Amino acid sequence: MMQISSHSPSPRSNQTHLNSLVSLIKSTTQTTQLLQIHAYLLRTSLLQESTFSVPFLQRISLPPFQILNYSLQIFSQILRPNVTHYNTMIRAYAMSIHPERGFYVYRDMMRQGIRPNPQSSSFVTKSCIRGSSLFRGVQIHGRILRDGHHSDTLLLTTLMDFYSCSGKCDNACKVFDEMPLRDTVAWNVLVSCYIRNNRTLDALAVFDSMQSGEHGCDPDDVTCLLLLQACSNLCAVGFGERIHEYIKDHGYHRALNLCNSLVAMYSKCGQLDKAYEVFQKIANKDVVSWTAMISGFASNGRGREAINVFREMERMGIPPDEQTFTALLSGCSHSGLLDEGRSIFYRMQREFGVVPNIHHYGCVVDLMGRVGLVEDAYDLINSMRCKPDATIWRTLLGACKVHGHMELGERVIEHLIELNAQEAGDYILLLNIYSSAGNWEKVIETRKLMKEKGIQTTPSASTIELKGEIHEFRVDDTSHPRIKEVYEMMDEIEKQLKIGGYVAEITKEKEGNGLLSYSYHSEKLALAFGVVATPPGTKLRVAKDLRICIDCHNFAKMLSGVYNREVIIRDRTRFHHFREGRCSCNDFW
DNA sequence: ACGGTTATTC
Repeated sequence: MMQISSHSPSPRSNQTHLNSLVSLIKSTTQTTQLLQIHAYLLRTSLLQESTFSVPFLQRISLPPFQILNYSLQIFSQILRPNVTHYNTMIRAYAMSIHPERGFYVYRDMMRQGIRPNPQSSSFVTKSCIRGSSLFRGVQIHGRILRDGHHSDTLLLTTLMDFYSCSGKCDNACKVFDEMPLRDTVAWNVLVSCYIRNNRTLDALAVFDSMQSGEHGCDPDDVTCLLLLQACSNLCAVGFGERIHEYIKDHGYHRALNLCNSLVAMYSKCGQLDKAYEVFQKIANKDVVSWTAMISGFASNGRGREAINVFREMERMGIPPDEQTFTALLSGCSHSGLLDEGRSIFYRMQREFGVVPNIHHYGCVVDLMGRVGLVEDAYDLINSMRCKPDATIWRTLLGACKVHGHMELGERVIEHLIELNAQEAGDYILLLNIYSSAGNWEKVIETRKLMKEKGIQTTPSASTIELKGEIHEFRVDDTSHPRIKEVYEMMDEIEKQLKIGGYVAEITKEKEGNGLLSYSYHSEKLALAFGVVATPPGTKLRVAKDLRICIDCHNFAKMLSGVYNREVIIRDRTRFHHFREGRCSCNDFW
C-alpha cells in the first residue's frame, strides 16, 4: 500500500504522488483505507480540490461502498461544492431508500446559484422515478426545457422512463417523438413503457419500426429481453420465435438472461417442449433458469414434473431461492398436490431457511382452498407474519365460491372491505356464492351496495395470434373488421356443438356487469375467429386476461372434439390444453 | 452517465 502520509521533496515527485493518490481512491476496496485517505485529505486541505474530492465522493457514494451518511459528511466538508459534487449527492440519494432527498439537493444546488447540467437533471429525474413523485418530475421537465437541455438523448431517455413509470405513456411517447437523436436505449425505454402501461401490441410493433429504413436502429439484447416479455403477455409464440431467431443470428443465444427469458416465454405460451429444449441447452443454469423451468411446468398444470425438476436442481447443488419455492408451491396448487405442497412448505422453512412471504402463503392458501380446506386456509392467513393483501383474500373468496361457503365468504369480503380493496370481481364472486345458495335477498342487497359504491366492471379481453398477427376481442365485441363472419361462425359452431350435447350455461359472472344475460365472452369470439380464419386442423391458441368460466371451458372442450382442433387457452394464471373433447386441466371443472 | 432474466390472484 502506498504511504499516504509521506511528504515528497520535489514538486515533480509530489505530482506523481498525487496522481497515485487519485488512482488509489478510484481503486481501493477497503473501507479502512478510505478512512485513512479521508483523514489525509482533510489534514492537507486537498479535500477542497475537486481533483481529489470528486473521485473520493463518487467512490464512497456508489457501489460497492454507498455509505450515504459518510457521503453527506464529506459533502458538508467541501467549502465550495461544484456541479459534479452536487450530482454525486443527487445520484447517491436517488439510488438510496430516500430518493426524495435527491430533489432537495438539486433544489439546494440551484439556490446556491449553480446551474444544473444535463446529468444533474438526469439524476434528479431518477430520484423522482424512485420516489414516485409525479409533480416534481413534471417541474423538472419544465426546468430541462428552460435550461436548453432538450436535445440530450440520455436525459430525455430518463425523462421518458419517468413518464413511463408514472403511467403517462402518452407523455413518454411525446418526449420520444421530439428527441432529435434516438439510440437503442431510447427505443428500449419506449418498449418498456408500452409493456409497463399495458400497450403490449404497440411494444411488439416497435421491433419492426425501429429496424425500418427510416430509423435503422438495431435491437440489442435488452430489446430482445423486453420483447420476449411482451410475447409472454400476449401468448404470441410466433413473434417469440422471431425474436428467438434474431437472438441466434446476433450471437445472443449464449447470454444467460436471454435464455432464461426464452424458457419463460415458451412456457407462458404453453410450448413446454420448446421451453425444455432451450432449458436443456443452457450450459451454466443458474437459479433463475431452474426457477423459470419449474414455473413453466407449474403454470401448465404439470406439478409432478415441476417437483422433478426441483429434485434435479437439488442434485446439481443449485441453492433455490424464495422465488423457486413460489413456483413449486404454485405447481402444487394448480395440480392439487396437497401433501407435496405441505411438505415443500415445511422443507422450505426448515431445510432452506426461507421465511414464507406473501407469495408462498398465497399458493398454500390457494392449494388448501382448492381441495376444500377453506377454514384451514382462513386460519393460515390469520397466522401469517406478513400483512394479508387483497390478493390472498381474493384467492380464498374464490375457493369459497367453488365450495359454496357462504358464511366464510362473507367474513372474507369483510377483510377486503377493511383493506378498502374491493373490486367488481370480488362482488361478483360474492354474488355467485349467494345466488348458488339461493339467497336472493343477499343478491339484491349486494347489487345495491355495488351501485352505491359505484363499482364498475371492465370487460376483459382475449387475444389470438394468427400468422404473427395479434387479434383482440372483448365481450360482445363489434370492433374487429371481420366481426360479422365471427358471429356467423359462432352461430354455426353453437349449432354443431348442440348436436354434440353442448348446453350453454347462462352467463352470470366475470365479464359484463354481473347481469344474468347471455353474451359472447371474449374467448369464444377469439375461438370462432380462429375457426373462420385458419384451415381445419390448425392449433388455436388464445390468451385471456381473466380466468376462463365454466361455460367457455365446456365450449372449448366440445369444439376441440367436434371440429377436431387442438385448443390452448391461457387464462390469468394457467393453461388449458383441449384435445379430442377433453382438457388437460384438473381444476374444479 | 439512460433501458433489462425467474414468483401468488379475481
